[in-house]
Amino acid sequence: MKRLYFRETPPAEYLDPRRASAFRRRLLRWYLDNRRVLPWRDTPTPYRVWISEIMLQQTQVGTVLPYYDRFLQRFPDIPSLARASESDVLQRWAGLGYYGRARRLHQAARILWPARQGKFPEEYEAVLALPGIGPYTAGAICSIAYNQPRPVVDGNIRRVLVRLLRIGGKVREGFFWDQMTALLPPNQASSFNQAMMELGAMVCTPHRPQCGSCPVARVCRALESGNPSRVPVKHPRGSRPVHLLVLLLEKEGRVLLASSGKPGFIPGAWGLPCRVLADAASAESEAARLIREITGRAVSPVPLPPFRHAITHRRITVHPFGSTAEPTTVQGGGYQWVNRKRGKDRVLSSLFRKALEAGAGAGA
DNA sequence: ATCCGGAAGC
DNA sequence: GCTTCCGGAT
Repeated sequence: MKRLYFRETPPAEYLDPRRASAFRRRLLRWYLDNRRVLPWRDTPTPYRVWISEIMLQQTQVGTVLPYYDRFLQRFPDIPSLARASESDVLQRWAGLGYYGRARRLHQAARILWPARQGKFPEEYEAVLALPGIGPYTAGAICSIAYNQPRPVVDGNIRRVLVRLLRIGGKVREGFFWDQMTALLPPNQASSFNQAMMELGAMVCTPHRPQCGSCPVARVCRALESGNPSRVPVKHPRGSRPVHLLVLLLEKEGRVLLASSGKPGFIPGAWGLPCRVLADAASAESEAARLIREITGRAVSPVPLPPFRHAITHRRITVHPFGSTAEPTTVQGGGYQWVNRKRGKDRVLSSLFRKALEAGAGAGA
């Protein structure tokens, strides 16, 4: 099998088999003893699980509870949901938010009835194909309602795994799915998946995790070494947008690189001359000022199309500027004229590479 | 005021 | 791969 060549050594991140089975046993024991009583857990029919999972997308259990009961009273099964008008469905959804969920739920019901006599599909691919159902929800329905051995990964589970395995840096999304596949007990997928999510919601919470009462504390790598509430590393998220002025100064087909003066959030030894702006409006005047600082001459900046760039949860709007005339000299050290090809190799930050390309396209 | 989060559409 | 969709918790 070609899969053999995928990894030369077993990846260290996986729990060894003994730890993994201890983890499953303790987690399942805890879940069966401590799980919350929830309406969709009483009689987990596919329809009831489906509605609950759609409502629970981006929404906490406590918020969903009152809506769930009212919704199921009014739409107890797929035919009743399919026969209802969209506005009727939206009325019952009002207040829950993300109204696209309700529309897609309704669309899906209309696909299933009368075509499939209102019977919810059992096959994963068929479930996944329904509107509003992505990989997470399809896995959740198939595992919870049918006990099919399908992994699920949601925000709670990502956090539990990151702490359990003490994942420091970034990992690709597939990593979590691989881990869940490896941990999943084939005959208890329903309980196991719900237990992982329950642990994330009740014990392994984003803030102040209750490690003292965690059933799997003894196998948790984050607890073993340091403070689990520091894992995962928090990144400032909605941090205020940053505007960055970037200069593309050219001379005889070469571009001016700068070795210093970059804002702290841009990696790499070399970049383009740049400056953080207070706001987008000041871009042009700051560009003129910076050109004069570097070249000692008053040369008019030529605005190039701004673009967005995201690094480490910072939203940067880059305002590149060329210039009307080729500068003759540069003042001070830390600058170097480099031809474009070499410049691209030299510049480590993808932000500056993007700016270089933008400049080339615009003929700056 | 900031963090949190699945799916779809681009 | 980035945005948008929303309300609740803190």
